[in-house]
Amino acid sequence: MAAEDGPGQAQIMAGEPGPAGRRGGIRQVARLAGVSISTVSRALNGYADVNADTRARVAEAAESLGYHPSWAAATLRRAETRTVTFMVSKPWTKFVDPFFLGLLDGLELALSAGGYHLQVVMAREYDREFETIRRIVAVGRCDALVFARTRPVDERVEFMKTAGLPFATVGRTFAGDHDWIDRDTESMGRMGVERLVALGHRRIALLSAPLRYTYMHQMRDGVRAALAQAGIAPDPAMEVECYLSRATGAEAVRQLFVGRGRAPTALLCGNDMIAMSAMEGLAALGLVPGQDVAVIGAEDMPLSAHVTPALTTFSLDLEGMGQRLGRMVLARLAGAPGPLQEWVETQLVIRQSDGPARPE
Amino acid sequence: MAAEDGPGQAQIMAGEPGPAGRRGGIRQVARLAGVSISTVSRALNGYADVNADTRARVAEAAESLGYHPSWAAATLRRAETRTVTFMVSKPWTKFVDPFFLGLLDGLELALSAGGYHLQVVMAREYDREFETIRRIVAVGRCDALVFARTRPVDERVEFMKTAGLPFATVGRTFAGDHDWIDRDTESMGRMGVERLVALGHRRIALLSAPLRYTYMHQMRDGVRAALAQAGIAPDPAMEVECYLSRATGAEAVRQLFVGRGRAPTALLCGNDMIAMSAMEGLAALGLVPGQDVAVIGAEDMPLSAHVTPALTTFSLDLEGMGQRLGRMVLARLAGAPGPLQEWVETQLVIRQSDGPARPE
DNA sequence: AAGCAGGGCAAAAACGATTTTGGTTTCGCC
DNA sequence: GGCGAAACCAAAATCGTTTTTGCCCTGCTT
Repeated sequence: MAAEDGPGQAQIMAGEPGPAGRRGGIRQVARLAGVSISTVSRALNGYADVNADTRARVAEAAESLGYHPSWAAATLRRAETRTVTFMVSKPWTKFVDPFFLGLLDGLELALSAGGYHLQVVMAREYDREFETIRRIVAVGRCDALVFARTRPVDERVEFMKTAGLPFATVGRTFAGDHDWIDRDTESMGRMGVERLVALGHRRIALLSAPLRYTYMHQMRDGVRAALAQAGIAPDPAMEVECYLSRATGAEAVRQLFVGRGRAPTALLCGNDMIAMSAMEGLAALGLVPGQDVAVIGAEDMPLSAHVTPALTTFSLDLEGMGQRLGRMVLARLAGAPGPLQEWVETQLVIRQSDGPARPE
Repeated sequence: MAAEDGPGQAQIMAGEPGPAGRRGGIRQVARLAGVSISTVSRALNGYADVNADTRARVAEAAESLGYHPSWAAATLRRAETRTVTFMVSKPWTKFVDPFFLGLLDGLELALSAGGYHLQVVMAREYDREFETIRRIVAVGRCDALVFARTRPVDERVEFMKTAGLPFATVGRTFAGDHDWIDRDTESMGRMGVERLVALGHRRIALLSAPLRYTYMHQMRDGVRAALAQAGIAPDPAMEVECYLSRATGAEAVRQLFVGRGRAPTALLCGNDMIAMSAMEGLAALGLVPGQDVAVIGAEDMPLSAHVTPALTTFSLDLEGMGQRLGRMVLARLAGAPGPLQEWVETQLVIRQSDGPARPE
């Protein structure tokens, strides 16, 4: 049962105890268990044609040697990595977008339940992001790719469609004919406006996030639809696009309130960063957010509940969204037919930053 | 010069155009360039003993085929992954700690300059974090490991010391005899107190972050030293440990201000989250931060400049720190002798949340 | 008693690169 | 003109798995 101790073997044994972890490899396990390496492999991978006794002996040997199969070797042979890559884009690394943290948490949970690893890679620039994709695809370090911040027409998506590597995105494109999961941003826009209208507001401005992202188009569509439904005439001046500068919302506020006839009484913002900045901007003009001007955010950052006034915004079960995303990817890898697509609902969290319109 | 077209070859050619990316492999490149695969490898890896002409032909062939060497195969053969793993711990995924985003940015920059990839893995629980390390080490997916949030006595560090895989940490342990980079937290504590003393404060409370992390010990040491130097008697009641709950700082404020004789006039906080929460807590008690009570934070979150009053805090060149960390890891991988250790300086950013002490 | 099915395992062939080994030119030099 | 060295490249070994192939043996059937 035990391995014989020929001198040749002793030599090999003396070979690599190694630093640790990498000690031995499958061969050592085989020797210790007194079986061939192929049996070790089949035993450890749960194949049926191996005796229960043998399997136990192999498992024990592997355990006692601290054996884990070499990831490179296994990957090379079976031509799959059991790994999914999430690519983080530049704006997320620069600004504190908490968005993806909870998402990754859920994603990791779902993937590891399916026997897959999650790996994150960072792309520093948008251009390099594209090059990063190319490399990921070419070099074969993962079985599927996930990324977010989709644009209406997204070259990354177009490339991936032709690349042959399974992928999914957080957020959709206009075409939308691939695997994605997305917030129902349109209904966020709609619900926001409906809430403000119910509070008596008629002059509602949209402080939108950059329109290069798809979701902002959806949200704007929702806003416009709800405004129309409330019988409020569209006013292009009431839509301001905010970029990712520090004073993003504050600048928009200046633009809307200083030196114009009819300033808005309510602000609907594309994200919480804009909303908080806008509240600062209002305060600087001597206006009290929540009393003089209603403000509604989006995305519910952890700090949003702790500013003054606490921000009314839209919240989302990010971890749940991540899990659904993970299961979607697993389904794709298991060969699901057709594009997989899911919406997740958001809900309005009412706090103190929105209030009724002042009588004029 | 061109490859011949025997029928056997045609068969092979017909083999795998593949989905994309994985089309061909080194063999195709060799055939197209009219050389052997070993020459392709040596040409592409920049070895000297290959003719410039040949090298160009190979490069062109590789380019035109979109060839990238299989990561698994290359790794298997040369027994190094050219990859560094950063492990993100649970608290960072749960709360929005912007800390590591800039850090990762810098780290990636430095590593990629050295030909290494950065990969991030998430550990969901502290326990699983340890198990994650084990697996990373055993399975050999990277050449070095980096993690943060070190504790005074850190079992992860102890394990890595015996594991034989190069590693570095952000933050040190008490022992500190491994590779690390760390903020000079002690001087932060010292500078904070000195600043407050200079503003006339004598009753200075420390709202510390969890003491399970090393850095908080360092900061506390600095605080105590500076207090002693200013001739202020130590008062255990003036040190409150705050945990990562939402109201982290606000609770401490209640504890310090409600129903006690001599409340502090200044708060030095272990991080900005605590500081902002403390300011909320003060406001709830009718106290104006920056006027009635001075507040100083630490870590300079992006939002800290935009709360009211803007938070005085300590800032740090995170990206630079990441780059230094990356270079440190590269040095280790290049076989540097002895432990590598670096301090990074922080600087006090004075904004509006700290003010002079009220005359009593 | 021979044949057959099939469980259990060993041997060997991949996987796709890198590295070692060795062989063939070319060239310079005496 | 012969010899040695250098330059250049091909062939083959190798990394550590997984998977295919096929052998041996047991036990059951006819």
